[in-house]
Amino acid sequence: MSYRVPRGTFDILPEEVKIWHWVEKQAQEICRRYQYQEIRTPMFEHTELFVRGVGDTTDIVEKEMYTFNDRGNRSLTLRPEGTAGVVRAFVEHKMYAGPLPTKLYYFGPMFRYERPQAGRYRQFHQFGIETFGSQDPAIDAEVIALGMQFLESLGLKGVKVEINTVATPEIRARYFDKLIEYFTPFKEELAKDAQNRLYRNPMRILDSKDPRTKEIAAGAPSILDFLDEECAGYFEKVKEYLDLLEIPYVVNDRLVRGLDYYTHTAFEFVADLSGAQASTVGGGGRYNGLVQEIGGPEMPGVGFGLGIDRIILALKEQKVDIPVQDQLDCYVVTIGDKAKLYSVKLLKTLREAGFVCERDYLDRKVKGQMKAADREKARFVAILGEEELEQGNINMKCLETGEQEQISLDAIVDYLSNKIQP
RNA sequence: GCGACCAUGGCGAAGUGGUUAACGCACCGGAUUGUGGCUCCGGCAUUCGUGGGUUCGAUUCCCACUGGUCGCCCCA
Repeated sequence: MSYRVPRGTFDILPEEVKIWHWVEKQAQEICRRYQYQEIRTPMFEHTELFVRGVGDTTDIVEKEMYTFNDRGNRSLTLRPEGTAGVVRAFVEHKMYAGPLPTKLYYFGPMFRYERPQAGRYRQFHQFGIETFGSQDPAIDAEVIALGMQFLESLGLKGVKVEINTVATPEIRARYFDKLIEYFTPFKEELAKDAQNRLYRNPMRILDSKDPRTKEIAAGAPSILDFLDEECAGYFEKVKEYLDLLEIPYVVNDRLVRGLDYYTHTAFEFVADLSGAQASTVGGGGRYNGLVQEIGGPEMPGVGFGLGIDRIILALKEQKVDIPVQDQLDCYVVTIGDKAKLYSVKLLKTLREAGFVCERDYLDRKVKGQMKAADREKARFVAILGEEELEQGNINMKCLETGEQEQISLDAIVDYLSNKIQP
């Protein structure tokens, strides 16, 4: 075998696609109910958009982007996340001039250059929503509620919301100072990457997995102690709404998101999964400065991104039954050349009438055709031989009961309608 | 970028330094000529990831490479 998919990518084969269709359908339906409208943006954007939007100290920008120059020598990047592109479109098309809040959702592939492992790929898929224009904590809660309802609609069990506030840039700056102050005496004991982060983004040290760093971080000050009245009040309100919505959440003051644009609310959806990495199935938060950063007006926003690949992984691990409809109404079996010829027309008639039907294209004998019909789970087999054809009749056999009756060829649509429509 | 493990037919999976590389599933064909699901029979690897080496001889031993899986970092 000479060609393979590029590392970190995978084909979604027909059987799998059924699951994806179903998941997408749930997303669409939930969004419809919450009045979020789909937006489709390009899979690549100017590199600068992500550098500005996502943040140049983030891992995404520092080491994970698929960046290339096109023939016009423009630097482009395969989108590593969905928000930046949506915000760009929102600004570019001056959607802020329309009715607010603007509520959008997207579904599609994202790209990050990383070593693949369980639940992590170089091309992965996200379903995300973004809403612009509202500072009401109720909409933060709605965003979280939509995500939860989506996950529940899939039948995913044991999903928890972890929530935190990352306050405002000003408060965070003060908090950073305190963190640096706290961590500096331990500097030599911290994990190497934690040391590197100390002055650039000390909050990232908080969720380190290095044992010693963890111990040290356990004693670090909490951002919750630095909140001003407004931030604390906002956070309280969001939690109140979540209580009202009966959404199970835990406050995790160590929760740090990997993107720079968040303000106030930050949250993650965590599934009950064995693979440690992949248990975070999505995350999001509020990003009040982002629209302006991208060149738009001052405009608050909230959203989330959910990892569909991980969700499907979780569905499989939990052995969730996926409702798949792939029934075959009628398989047309023919005997002889004339019948075979006629079957082409018959298939067309049946399909126009709305039935799902199939026939043999491999010159199989009757037995082979019957086997195929059975394998493809046909409900009925229409058996057409030379004699029947001459008399204008056809045999209809129900595979489930084994019963067979001869009817007039002209009556086949009515016959199937009666038997199948339920 | 670092580490661990793995690499046999479409899939799953045994196996041995030496004439024909088990088995299961799937697929194809057959079991009196125009009828499925069960059963039975038959077919289905002439590079056992690639390239080197050790050896009289390697799929089985060694090395490199590639790929996969999982973990670290980080994230969805």
